[in-house]
Amino acid sequence: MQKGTYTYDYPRPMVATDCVIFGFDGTKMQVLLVKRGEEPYKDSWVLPGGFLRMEESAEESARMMLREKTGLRETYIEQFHTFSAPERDVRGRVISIAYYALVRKQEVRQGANVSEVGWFPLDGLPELVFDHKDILDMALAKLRERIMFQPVGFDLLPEKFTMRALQSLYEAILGVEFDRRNFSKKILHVGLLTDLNESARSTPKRMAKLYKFNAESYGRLKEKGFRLEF
Amino acid sequence: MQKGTYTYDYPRPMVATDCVIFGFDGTKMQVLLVKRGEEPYKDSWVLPGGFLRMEESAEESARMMLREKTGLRETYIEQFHTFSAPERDVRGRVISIAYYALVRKQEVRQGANVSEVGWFPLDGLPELVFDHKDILDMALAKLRERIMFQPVGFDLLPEKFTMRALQSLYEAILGVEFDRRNFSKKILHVGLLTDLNESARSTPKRMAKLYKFNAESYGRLKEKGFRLEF
DNA sequence: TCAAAAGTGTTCTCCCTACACCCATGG
DNA sequence: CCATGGGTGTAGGGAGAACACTTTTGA
Repeated sequence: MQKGTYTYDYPRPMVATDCVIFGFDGTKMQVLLVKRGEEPYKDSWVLPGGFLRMEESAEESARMMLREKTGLRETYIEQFHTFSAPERDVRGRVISIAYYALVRKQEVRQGANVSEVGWFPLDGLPELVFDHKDILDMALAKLRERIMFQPVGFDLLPEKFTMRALQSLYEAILGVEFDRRNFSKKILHVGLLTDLNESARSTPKRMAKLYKFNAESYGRLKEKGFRLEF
Repeated sequence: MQKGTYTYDYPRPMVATDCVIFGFDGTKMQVLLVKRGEEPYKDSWVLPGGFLRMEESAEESARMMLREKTGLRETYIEQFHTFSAPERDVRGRVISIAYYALVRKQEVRQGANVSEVGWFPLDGLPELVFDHKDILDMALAKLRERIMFQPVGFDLLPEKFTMRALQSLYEAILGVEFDRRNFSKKILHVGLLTDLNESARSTPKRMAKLYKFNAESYGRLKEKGFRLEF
């Protein structure tokens, strides 16, 4: 593209997409951030994002960006809000369409042309510039809203996992604790999981049963909703 | 503003806001539409909307527009999605930040510079141009999602209303039917309503008790969520 | 006096809740 | 053999679901 060649009758804002990429390490929720390579705010951590190109939709833009940073295709992403305060970006009027993504951390490999990316736990975030802290906070709020009534985990956990891992995920997102026995009973009762009749050692102690999600009932519960009380 | 004076280094899309305004007439959910006054699609019905100005946020833009069409301030509005498919608008690349609003129909008065607006029931919509049918459908889906876990009605019903009116509202949004006795029991049990110890005739038959929302518990249930089973 | 809508209570069942003991494993 | 975490069952209470008769009122 050439510079200085786009002229319009009325002023137009820039439009960008930003993406809050959540991962789970077995204990805590983490977020992927990138270090800015240029001014303004060079070397500060920000959410991965970029300007929208004229021939792509916002979702395509977000997916593209996600692939660059994580090497992943086919990720679960969800648009959750568009940020449009006039002064939110020092570079001028920039509107940002924000997505959150849920990824399996262990499948992430660093993309090609990526300078510096890092995973940060929610309680150990670096300072974020622009309004990215607000964006992240809203992403988390939306994720919490979602997890209360829809199953979550399919996109964050490996294919096979223990009941404890699923419980830890719920606890990490919601910041509450469940009774082990009741959690397991509820999850098994709604038929969300398939027992694989295998075991694995996730802690250095006794082996634990492995489960996988039952795609059919996962989808059904996502439609219909179910509530995990607490 | 002057024409033809805005030049940028890179191409930029236009950004608009569109608003799905829901009202309730006691029986059915209705949507406010406006008739286009200019080409393209002159005289077709569309969702009220307009281009974003450089000095206002999307929410300010949506509220402004809402006031023009309905005369209402302080309306409940909620951003639910941003539509960005490259070909969604024949006029060029237009991105639309969409809101839905819940209003009390009886408080709506026609705004000043409004050509033609109309309320349409969901099952009697005219043909909508652009992708406005998709926008409306998603608004309804989001509203349904919300009503299942949060109280709704404060913004749609008059201050005083009968239990039947609230039930009809729920039934209209969700498209299901509830048992009168169980619905009433559940609603009263969660403490959503205050009994006004007044009666009124909403049908030509026996008078019915009037209630109003209990703001305190309405707010609490909105935070915490509650589920109306069906 | 009849038709239409409002008001109200009980029973049954199921699920959520709280809670404690035994088993497998590695150190 | 001990510490850690995994696996499982039960008893009680509360809430949802199903269900029918009486009252008020206008026509």
